[in-house]
Amino acid sequence: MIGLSLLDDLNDRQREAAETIDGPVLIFAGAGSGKTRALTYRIAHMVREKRIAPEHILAVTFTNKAANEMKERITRLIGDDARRLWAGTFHSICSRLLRRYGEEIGIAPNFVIYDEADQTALIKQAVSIADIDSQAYTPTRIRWAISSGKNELLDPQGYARARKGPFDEIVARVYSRYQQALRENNALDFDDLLVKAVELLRSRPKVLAALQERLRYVLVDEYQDINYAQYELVKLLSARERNICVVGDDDQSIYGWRGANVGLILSFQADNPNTRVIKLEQNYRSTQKILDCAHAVIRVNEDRAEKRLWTENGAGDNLVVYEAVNEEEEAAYVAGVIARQVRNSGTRYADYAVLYRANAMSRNLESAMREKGIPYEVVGGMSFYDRGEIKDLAAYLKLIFNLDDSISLRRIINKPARNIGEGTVSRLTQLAHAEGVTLFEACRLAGDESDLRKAQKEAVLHFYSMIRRLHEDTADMSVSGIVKAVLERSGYTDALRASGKADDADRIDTLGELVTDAVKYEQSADEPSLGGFLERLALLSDLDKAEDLGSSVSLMTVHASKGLEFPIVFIVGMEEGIFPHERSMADQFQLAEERRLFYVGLTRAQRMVYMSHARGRTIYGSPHEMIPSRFLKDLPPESIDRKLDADSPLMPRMFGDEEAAVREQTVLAGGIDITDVLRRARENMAAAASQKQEELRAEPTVSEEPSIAPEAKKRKPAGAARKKAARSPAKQKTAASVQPLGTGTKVVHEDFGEGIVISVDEKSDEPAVTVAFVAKGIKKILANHPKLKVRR
DNA sequence: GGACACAAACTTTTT
DNA sequence: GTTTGTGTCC
Repeated sequence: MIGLSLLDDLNDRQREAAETIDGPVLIFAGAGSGKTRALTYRIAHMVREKRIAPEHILAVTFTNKAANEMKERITRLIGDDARRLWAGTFHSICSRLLRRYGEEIGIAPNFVIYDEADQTALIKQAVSIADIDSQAYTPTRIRWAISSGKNELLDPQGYARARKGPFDEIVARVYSRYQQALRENNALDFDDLLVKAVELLRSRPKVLAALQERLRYVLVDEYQDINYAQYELVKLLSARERNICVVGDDDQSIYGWRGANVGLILSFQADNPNTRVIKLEQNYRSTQKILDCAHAVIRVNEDRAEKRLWTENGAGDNLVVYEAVNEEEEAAYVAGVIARQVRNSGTRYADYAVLYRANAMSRNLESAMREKGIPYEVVGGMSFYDRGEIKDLAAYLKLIFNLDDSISLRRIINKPARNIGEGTVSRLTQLAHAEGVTLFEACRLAGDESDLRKAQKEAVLHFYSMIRRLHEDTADMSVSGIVKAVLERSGYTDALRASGKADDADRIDTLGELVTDAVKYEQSADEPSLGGFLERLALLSDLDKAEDLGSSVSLMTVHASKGLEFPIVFIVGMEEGIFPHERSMADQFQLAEERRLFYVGLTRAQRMVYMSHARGRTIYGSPHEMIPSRFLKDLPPESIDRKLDADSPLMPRMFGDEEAAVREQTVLAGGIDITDVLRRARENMAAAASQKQEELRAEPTVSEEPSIAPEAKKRKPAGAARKKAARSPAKQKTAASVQPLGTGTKVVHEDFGEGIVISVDEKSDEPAVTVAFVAKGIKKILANHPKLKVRR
């Protein structure tokens, strides 16, 4: 029987998760615990063994990518039956629901979905109408506030009641106007998809009953990231059968800022009597040392469900914490390690991911990668779908699909330039208001009665009839045909071609990709339609496209890395104010989320993690001194190697050509390992501090601050140095005594004890070495000093 | 009406 | 370092 062999692939816990089908189930799935495996086998088991029709199963995920992956893997297990499953993101499922039943609550089926830019534009208008000082209340901040309200299913009235304060009062007013404007444009924003779906299910029992009849088994992935609106939706859908299975990991909840509520997974058991709780704690991904570090970090958080990952994988290598001079050197280190390893140890570029806290930090890494000729891919951030030309084309399509969409109309009425400027548009807006018609209709009326100049009238009318005709023609055209027609008839491509700029040639290529995208969509969709394609455009992000990472290093935010795994992971910018982020440091709850974010980053790695922090960093163009992240302190010292670069301020500077050579060497070696030295130095710090003054008085050749001394030397006039050199009795002995003292040599000093050479200054008048002493810290000493011996 | 130049403001994470 | 808005000039 297929079922037996199917579940044989699972461990006991996974199997329990797969076999428990009826009633509420809560699965805590730790990072790398084979969650997707358990889930896909669970669904396969339901269909194959339990003879449950696939259309009775709803699987909700957080990203399109997760949904697609699940579908693919289930298809591999049970074949084409998998196509009959309902699987998708919250947003795509709600969108489908609303296209189908939206009219019940007054939503026309050709609604368009507004993205953030559209929302902001609409809010700007609402603000100007409401006569609010837009300086103090930026549209973006208002958008955030409205969105957070919607996440909690607050309508404008509810918002006004629930949130007090001068800002919220303004928000409530704008919110109300904003909703009205959305209605006028026959548009829904991201959050509305959820809000309206809940409204539909709550107010139309027949619709709800029909859906409950169909969707008898509900499965929700990444449940720790659910917000109240999503929670309510799931609750409604699963209320009849109560076959609700949720999977998540509270330790990986990193979207609280977006309304996600970790409390909802932690209270699932209380909400649903007789919940079966299953914990997947065996990790198949990482080494024990990585898990030790991750656990050491996450255990600091309170209010988490107790669990600890374990693995049968080996201990692995120590994780590395690298201290960089600044962000450029940090990036150079990362690129250097990757280049060296790919060259020497048979890894591929695709084995590496570099994670950072904020998208803006990708820049330095990108240039370091380019410098070393490393192929890389930035995942997320400025997406294909965010590019201006794509959004322009999308605006055309949206307008053609839904002629009421004034935001899209405004965007493209003068793209390419048609001599319809701001003045004309505002007159058209007035006209629309006066006549009580849509902006598009106002364009038609412009010819008759407005006080526009003749040239403008003609331009507007021409625009109107072009859109009108495209709208009428869509009925019997394929989606890709419509896209092509828009590009041609709007004159968009022609304008780009005529400009002759290199950027514009690229834009033409980008638009070509969108045509390809449309063709692919036609081939893959069950019932291709313009509406379906627009939905894809609105709900698909770049992350979902990231399939072909075959041969390049992946650069992405830690957030974007959730759910992914890589053999070797770099986490850069481990500094206070960066990670944890400045704006999360004051609030305990947000700080806990930052910590979880770091946990997510660590647990992406299979074999190795390199963390780095810089002593200095340029932020908004001005330099800042940085303090290492507090999270680094929680890592178990025995699983960490600390490294730094030859050019760190801790090191004396080198002069001449050798500087580059030495730095190259240390970078190639992956930095200088000073773990031992630093640890023991810290242990002996108190003793060292009290004795320091004496030592210095007794030993004049030792400089207290080696990082400064060479600088001072550099500034001396050449004559002084020469004089000193001539006087030096050590000169002839230089070569012989310095040679054995290479970087990394272990030495013993009669007074300072054991140490390790961290750099050699041969270009100086008197050859010197900088030694990190276990007990006394870092000192610069003459290379041929009689008290210094090489240790074996 | 549109293009350009400059100044100012502003920076988290995204379905 | 970037994007966004404002002002000026054609």
